[in-house]
Amino acid sequence: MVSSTPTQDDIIAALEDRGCRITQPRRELAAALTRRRDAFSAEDLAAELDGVGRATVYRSLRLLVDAGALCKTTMPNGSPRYSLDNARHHHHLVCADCGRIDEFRHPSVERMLRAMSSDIEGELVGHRLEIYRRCGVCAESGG
Amino acid sequence: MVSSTPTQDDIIAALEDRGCRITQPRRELAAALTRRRDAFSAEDLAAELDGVGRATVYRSLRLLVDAGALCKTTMPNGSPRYSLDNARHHHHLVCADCGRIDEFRHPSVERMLRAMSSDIEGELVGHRLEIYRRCGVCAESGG
DNA sequence: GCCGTTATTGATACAAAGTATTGACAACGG
DNA sequence: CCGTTGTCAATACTTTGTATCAATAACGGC
Repeated sequence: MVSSTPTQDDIIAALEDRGCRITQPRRELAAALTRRRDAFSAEDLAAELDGVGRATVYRSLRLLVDAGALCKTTMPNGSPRYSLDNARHHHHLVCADCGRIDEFRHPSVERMLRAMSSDIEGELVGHRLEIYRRCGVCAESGG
Repeated sequence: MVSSTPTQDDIIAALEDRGCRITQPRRELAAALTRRRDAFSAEDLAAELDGVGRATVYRSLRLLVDAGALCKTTMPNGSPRYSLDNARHHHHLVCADCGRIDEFRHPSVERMLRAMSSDIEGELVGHRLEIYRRCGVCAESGG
């Protein structure tokens, strides 16, 4: 299995691959990340990592998003959440109630992009797609 | 033609429809909006409307987005832009270079959402889709 | 046309999510 | 093990808003 939840070592490796130094704060951050099974805000993470500076947390998160180890997703209200990146090229299912984020891959997305590209002037350089729903748990428990 | 660029009166009407009072600041804001042919940031608009308080500008923008008279779009770097809403249910083509925003409607988008909905657990409650490209002008002028 | 109710305003403070700066420090490469 | 330089923590600042609140002005009724 190529794409499962990354371990601490995977995250460290992603940083090494980019020529980054492996420092104590980054090790702590990688450990904290792999402990998380859910999506989280940068401030949450910063609060959890007591010895690590706030700016360092933000810098590292950006690094890891760029390196493809983390995803940054937007909640319905616009506030950002980070989550581990388990697989190449996917989009996100965001629960509008509990904020749970699931990765999501569907051929219709790529099909759509292909269909559009022929009708769009200029060169496509990227896209952003978030699907908001009520997840199974919230659909059961909620009203 | 049902869907062309809204006039100042259209914007005022959208506010009236929601039971809002038509105040002097809102009139000025509506006038400024119809003068804009491009996407803009809230701070730009607030700076342009000298007599109108910053909070009032933000409040009114939110109102108009809710009323469907304005669209709020996210640039590749995450910063928000507002633009007039010319037509129901569309998505946005954002130029990654100049920030120009065009409305965009393609059957493949709805087709994609339909295709996905059958494969997704829970109830779909919304989505966010931005397509980033280099627009024709930037493709010509740029490197 | 005036008046009272109440939505709205502007000012200001606060909040969330980051970025820039800077002197100190510590990885890593030789 | 030593020097270079990437990284750190702290802090100030920026952007994009929202909350509070006393003062004001729309609009509806008369």
